[in-house]
Amino acid sequence: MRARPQRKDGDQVSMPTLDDVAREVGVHPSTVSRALNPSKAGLVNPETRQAVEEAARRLGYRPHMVARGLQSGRTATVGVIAADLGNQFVTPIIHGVTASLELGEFMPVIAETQDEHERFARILDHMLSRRVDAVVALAARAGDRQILEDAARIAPVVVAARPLPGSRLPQVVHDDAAGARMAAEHLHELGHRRVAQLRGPLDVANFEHRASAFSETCRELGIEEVEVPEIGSRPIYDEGYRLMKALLERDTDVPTAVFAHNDLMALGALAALKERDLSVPEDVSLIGYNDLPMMALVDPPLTTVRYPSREIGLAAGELVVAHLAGEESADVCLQPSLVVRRSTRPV
Amino acid sequence: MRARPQRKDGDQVSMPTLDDVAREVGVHPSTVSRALNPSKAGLVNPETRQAVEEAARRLGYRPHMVARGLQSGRTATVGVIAADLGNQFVTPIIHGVTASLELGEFMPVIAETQDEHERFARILDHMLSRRVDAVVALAARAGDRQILEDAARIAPVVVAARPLPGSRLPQVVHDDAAGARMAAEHLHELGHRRVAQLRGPLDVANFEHRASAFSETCRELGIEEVEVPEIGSRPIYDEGYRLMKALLERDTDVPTAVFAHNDLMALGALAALKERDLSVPEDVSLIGYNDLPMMALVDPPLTTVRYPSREIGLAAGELVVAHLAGEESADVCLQPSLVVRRSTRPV
DNA sequence: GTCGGGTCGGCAAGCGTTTGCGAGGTGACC
DNA sequence: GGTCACCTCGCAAACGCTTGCCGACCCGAC
Repeated sequence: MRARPQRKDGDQVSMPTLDDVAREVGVHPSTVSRALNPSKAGLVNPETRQAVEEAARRLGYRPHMVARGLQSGRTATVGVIAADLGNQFVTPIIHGVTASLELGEFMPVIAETQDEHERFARILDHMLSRRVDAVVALAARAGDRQILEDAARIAPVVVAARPLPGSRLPQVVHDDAAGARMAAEHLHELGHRRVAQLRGPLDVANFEHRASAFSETCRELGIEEVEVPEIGSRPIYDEGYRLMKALLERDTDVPTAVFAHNDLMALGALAALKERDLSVPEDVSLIGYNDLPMMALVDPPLTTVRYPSREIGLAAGELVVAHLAGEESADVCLQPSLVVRRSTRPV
Repeated sequence: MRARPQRKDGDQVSMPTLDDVAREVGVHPSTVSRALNPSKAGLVNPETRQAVEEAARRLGYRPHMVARGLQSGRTATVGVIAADLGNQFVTPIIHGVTASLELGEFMPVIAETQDEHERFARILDHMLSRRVDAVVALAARAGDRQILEDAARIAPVVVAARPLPGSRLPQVVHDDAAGARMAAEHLHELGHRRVAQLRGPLDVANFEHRASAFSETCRELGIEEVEVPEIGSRPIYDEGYRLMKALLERDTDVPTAVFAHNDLMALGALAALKERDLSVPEDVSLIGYNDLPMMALVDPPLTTVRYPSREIGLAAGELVVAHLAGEESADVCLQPSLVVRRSTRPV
């Protein structure tokens, strides 16, 4: 008989097991297991069951999920792979995922790729090692497709937020092309005929879609798109600033409107414009993407395409839960909407 | 011999185990275990070791962390309990925790309490069931103390972000009193002599500390503090709006400056002021707390006390890692700093 | 040739559960 | 009174890994 460790104050105490409860009640551990398992509880005499429950409570018994996981092959955890938790764009998605995972009694296990393929692979490996019941990939880039599909043979993988073109993995995404089109049409309606776009990294499908849909719509509507030679290496403030600055330095003939591939880049661009004493929207109209939490409150309030972050997260979580419950489930594609504020106006 | 499942496309395949690798190489599983474990690899012949490594690679072997966890009692996971992932204040903390946990090869397991004690207790239970190696509590309220201390007898608990007064658990916090004092002194220097504060829920220690330190400093400096009868039930935008509105309706004699217990409340207050055609900072100065990501860009740029969120998260993660590595570690208390922008000005 | 010591690797127990199988007991029914 | 069904519960295997212990074998020293 193992001696229970002394309870010196602050000292760790080991938790009671099924055996402990069994000994307490005077039954076999398997009986305790059954008594405590709602779906098996019918197999045990109500009286013993009650005795077991009481003893369990008295001893402070908690099921050992690790042992259960080993036995059952399920850990009730879901891996969530994000690019960068510091990015305001992903946290509402995580929030959504967490919320709907909770309904299935799952807990998210989170890691960040820093947008590096190496790290992505390592994290995926790690998660499979941990035997997560599924993984939600929020950080997929084109180059990650293979490892994701390999992983999907081991555990269900759902791709969310960033689409993975050419893959048959279940996806929860939104219509980037539609959003970019909205942006272009909005600028067209305001009379802009000479515009530019500040592009994010094109191996992230969202930006690729936005870029081509925006260009195409411009062509259709007869808008001149001034070419920005560089592409943002990451969709962040600094890159927006850099690209805008480059554009301003190169070209004395500034476009009347700029479409930034996301809000952070738009904010960076805004700073670059201000530095040049160009004001938004008087001198140039500026439109972003995502509608991050504070965009209504910045100066000027940013016109932007609303990306339904939380909904994407919720849907991704739901899809996982449904799938794990054995239900059929289909891809999800949500629609963006245009939020017109004060950073755009007629020429 | 168990038949390996067919590989129909899209079908799940079970992962190879130590036994599989052992069979492949023709050695005993324990040898494989040793060969693959860096700290035990010296115990096995370099040749067999190489053979094992190669076979493991070929088969795509991944250690089964659940089994290992059952055996070793460590899961390499750390529970992180937040109040609300939708809150801009917590995500940088989580970001920090995640980053420093990574250095110890831990992964965070995250859940949200929604600031409800019931949920807090349930989540804590759940995490102990999962045998997380430690828990980081970001969501502690006064009423959660007992369950946290109980939990701490089972697994190391570190309290971060929200202090837990009267508890001897390791804490990573910041000096709320100092921050509130800075705010009061700043307003005093600007000549304000009649101010108000918009308080957050006082069973969250941060707000309690801010409230009393602010009042005390006002008294010391001879500033009149106009009483706001109500207290925010949650530290959010809506509550800031509500409190400010109540203040404006009750009192025709508006204070010249307002200290909001956090930025979100400040923003709510700002909206209420605008509604009354009162402008900031011309009519009333406004000061917030936390310095959320976008506060430099809102209109007007918000003067606020900078809360070192990411650093708090980093420190909390480091403390956990150190503790789990058996090192001694002390409480951490970081200092706030005042960020003067344009929402405050001389009377 | 024997023996001591060192190296390598097999054996098996054990971590805490779940679960199929079957033993034992009880009651009903013929 | 015997058979059978049913209820309750114990037994033991299994999940995949780690590790203490011990046996086998080899080498050099005496």
